[in-house]
Amino acid sequence: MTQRRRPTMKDVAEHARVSISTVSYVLNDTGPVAPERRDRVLDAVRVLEYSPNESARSLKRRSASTIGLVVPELTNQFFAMVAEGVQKAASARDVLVVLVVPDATDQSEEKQAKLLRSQRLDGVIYLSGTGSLPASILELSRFGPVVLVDEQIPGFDLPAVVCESRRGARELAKHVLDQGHRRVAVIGGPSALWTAQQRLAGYREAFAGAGLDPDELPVLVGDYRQASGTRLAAQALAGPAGERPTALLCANDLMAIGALEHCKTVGLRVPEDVSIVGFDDLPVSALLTPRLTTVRQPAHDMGYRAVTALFDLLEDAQESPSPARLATSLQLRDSVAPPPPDPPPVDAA
Amino acid sequence: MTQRRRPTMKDVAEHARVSISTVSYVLNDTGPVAPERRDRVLDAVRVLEYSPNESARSLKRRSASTIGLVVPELTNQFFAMVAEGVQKAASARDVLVVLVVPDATDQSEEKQAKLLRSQRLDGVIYLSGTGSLPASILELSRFGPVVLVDEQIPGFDLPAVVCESRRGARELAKHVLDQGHRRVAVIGGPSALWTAQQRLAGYREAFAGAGLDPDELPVLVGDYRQASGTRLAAQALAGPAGERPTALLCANDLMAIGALEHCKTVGLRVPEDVSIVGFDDLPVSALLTPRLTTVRQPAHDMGYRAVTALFDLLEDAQESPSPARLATSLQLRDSVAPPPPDPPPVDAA
DNA sequence: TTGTAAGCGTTATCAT
DNA sequence: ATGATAACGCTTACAA
Repeated sequence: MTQRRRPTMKDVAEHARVSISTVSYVLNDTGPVAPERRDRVLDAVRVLEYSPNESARSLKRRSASTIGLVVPELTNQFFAMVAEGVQKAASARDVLVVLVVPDATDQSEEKQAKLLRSQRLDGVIYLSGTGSLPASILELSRFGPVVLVDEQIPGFDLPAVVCESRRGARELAKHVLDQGHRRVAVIGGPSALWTAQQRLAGYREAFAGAGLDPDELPVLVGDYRQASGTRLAAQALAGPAGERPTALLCANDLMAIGALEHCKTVGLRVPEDVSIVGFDDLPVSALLTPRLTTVRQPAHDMGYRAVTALFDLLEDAQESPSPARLATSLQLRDSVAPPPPDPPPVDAA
Repeated sequence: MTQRRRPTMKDVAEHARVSISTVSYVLNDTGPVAPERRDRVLDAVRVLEYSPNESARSLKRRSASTIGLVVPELTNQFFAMVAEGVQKAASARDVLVVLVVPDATDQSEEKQAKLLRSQRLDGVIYLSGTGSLPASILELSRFGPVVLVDEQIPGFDLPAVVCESRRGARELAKHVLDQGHRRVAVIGGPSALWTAQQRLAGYREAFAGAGLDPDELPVLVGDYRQASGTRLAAQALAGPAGERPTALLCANDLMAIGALEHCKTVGLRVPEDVSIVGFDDLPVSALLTPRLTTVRQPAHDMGYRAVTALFDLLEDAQESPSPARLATSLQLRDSVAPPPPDPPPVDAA
């Protein structure tokens, strides 16, 4: 723990008995250097354990080799997966990732703004969690690229890496309908969110495709959190067996898990009494009982591709971003079964 | 997306008709400035949308207001929670967090080393996942503080924020023994890991406390991953009902989940046939069936406190770090029950 | 092929 | 109370 002063290029130059610029030439492989002197420099670097001061470099180069990653929370595995993808892609390019997790409680919007503005970041990968664009991000987008992941924000034409949510949702709903379900309810996401809209649209397409009227599909609006899944499942499944839905389309896994929880509490069997599907394919979904039928989103890939797109934008500011619509895949698991036969009607008379 | 040149202090100074130093005085609140001119400066800042170039600041101040966070993976919710805590604490101090997720596949050890060395980081929060200290981190610790979270690395006296793993493990094991279990097996973590050692020690203490011989406690060594839990549970539970363990102490939740999976596969009921406990209290553990009995670790707090400790170290390099042993808490849930009575012996004769 | 020197945008010392 | 000015450590013309 003995704190040492870090050597500078000047130290290296002196040790190697060359000029500072020669050192720079060697380190950046710019400009010709005699092999013998190059070795002297490399030696000095090793001996002194020199490594360049990146602050000085950034200052000179006007680029920080750093990108920002803004995610609403890390404990949501979907975001964690995206974050890993981002970090991998960045690391492959020798770029640092600064992690920002905006906190509703403190004055972090202000802080975040300052941080993003301070030109320590060449660009930002942004996941809102809310569907809206804070002023700070908008401002930033005037100075450098901002790439969205798995969302699109109405009114702002920002580059985005998304996946085929709609198609995935349609296939998932089709699967449910194919099993014979007809009384189906949706537990949707916040209507401001692009993903929520896409998934709902997909469900409705499947309905229409099965010759049903999409407008008869009841939709309860949740907030993508587990608790709202529990609450809305309770609401949706309140009626008697012959009337209540036999299948619940939940717009994400977290809400589906909440719905599962409700069913467990009130003694409804899944999938015998009611089928439940999610969306996201969080790692946990395969561990539950029953295992959740869901749609896998290429979260890691989306993160990775977002970084690719960001650098495309950075490198040639005119070029259009790389293709950015990734495939989803249906994960058929045991939370779906054919609907139970309706119980014989009980005459109240 | 119109790219603008960012204003510098010089621009602000000109706009406000003051000198550059006056601007600096105002912005940093260092040195006296006449109220009227101060306003002019603040105005100019607003009009020009000026924000300081942090690279220049870092260069001058010799500190980057940035810390590094090294975690083995983000999809493990324990690490994700720590990361959130770190980010919160850093944000409260206006410090950036650079995320590093070392990747075994590429030459990332080298990259990571370079990155950490480049004095863009004032210090590092390090979670190894392996129990060992890579050369790059060790080197870094000679230039700036490195704080460990939930581990300690033999041979290196690095500051660490840990929790009472041992106590938690003891209480958990005691609970199992209190239920009447006597044939118990441990599915432990990698023996190089401090946490694995602590937890094992805790189990053994509970054994001794119950008047049993700790040396008779069978220990299978896993790697903290789910698959090893499955594999080792299969191994541990191979014998006939009267001989096999009635309880499995798994050194983390992931392995416990794996064990649960094995039981489901072979038709062993939990907890009727075998009780299973974990360690960590991952969010998912409460969702499983049965809900996993486990020990909660204050992951978020550990992350937060690690940052506190880091800055204590940074601010007065002589002072000892802040207290750093956090409490754990037992989470009693339904994966534990009294052991089944032994079946009557079947005579082979 | 090598070195000199002028910045990059700040901060902080020192005159004024 | 204010303003020149010299660093901070690096890159990069330009000169030699």
